[in-house]
Amino acid sequence: MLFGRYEYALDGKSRTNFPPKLRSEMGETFYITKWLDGCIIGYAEKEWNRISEILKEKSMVKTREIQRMLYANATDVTPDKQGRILLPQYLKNHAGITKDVIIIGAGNHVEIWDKASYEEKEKNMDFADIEQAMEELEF
Amino acid sequence: MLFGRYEYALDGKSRTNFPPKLRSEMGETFYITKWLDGCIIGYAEKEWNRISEILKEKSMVKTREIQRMLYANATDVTPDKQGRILLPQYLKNHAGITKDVIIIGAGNHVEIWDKASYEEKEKNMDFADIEQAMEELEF
DNA sequence: ACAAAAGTGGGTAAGTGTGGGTAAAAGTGG
DNA sequence: CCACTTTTACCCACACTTACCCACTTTTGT
Repeated sequence: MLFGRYEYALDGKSRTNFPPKLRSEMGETFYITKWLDGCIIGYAEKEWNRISEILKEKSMVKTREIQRMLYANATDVTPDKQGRILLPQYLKNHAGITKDVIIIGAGNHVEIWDKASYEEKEKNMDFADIEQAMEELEF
Repeated sequence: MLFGRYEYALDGKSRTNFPPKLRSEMGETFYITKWLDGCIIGYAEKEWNRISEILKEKSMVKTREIQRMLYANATDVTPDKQGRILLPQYLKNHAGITKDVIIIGAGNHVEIWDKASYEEKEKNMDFADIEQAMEELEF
């Protein structure tokens, strides 16, 4: 189970650290791609394959847009010996990342955020909405 | 699985690079042809044959238009030693390619776009639609 | 307080992207 | 069918980016 919140800064070569506590569960190489809410999502290989299987079974026409978003923006990353990863430019643009980064574990995936965007999101988080969603799920 | 997004520029001889990460999966020679949404689609030989088989089984009347679009505009391409391919003029016209090119991997195929067209498409991509589609797929 | 782990900086070699020369192939007109 | 022009294929070159490795400082855990 992936969890926790970690803060890093891009270094001069535009690399960002990846949380040691999440590395073993993410495996040596994992996949990152665009996600909703202006963040980057990361899946371990196994989880990525599971999603691919789901999409493969569905109609091409229906999933075309989803596939394009997920696959077209995906890249595989392998942390270096110090555990850093390099984010491609288009993903940094998508997430608005310039320097400070927040990486969170969120169950079956990780999310990579620009620090300011995340804090903004956090500030606007509506507990009432969450409560309602939980109620609907009979949580 | 083909994935990733890659940006190149046509050089003076109108060649474009083809992403190293996609080359092995596409094979030495692959097929490109016209596709919907104003882009060029590329299939590895195996996938191309699979699609041909599917079309062969279907009624000629129904698939006539599809076949015409796919086959008439198809060409086989072989990256040179540096991994570049040459796009025929009619496909460049179809996709509106003049200089900057974006190549994406999208599961079972690749797509070749004019950079500006792609970014326009990307900008108009409605995340709400995607979210809904994903929900329907119980994603 | 000490040792281990984590975070950051940076050098070097390999890989990637682009330009261009020359030879082969294809297209065109007589 | 041949000569000429244009296009394409193949090779060499080089700048730039990325991957890999080593080093040092800071933080964490005991």
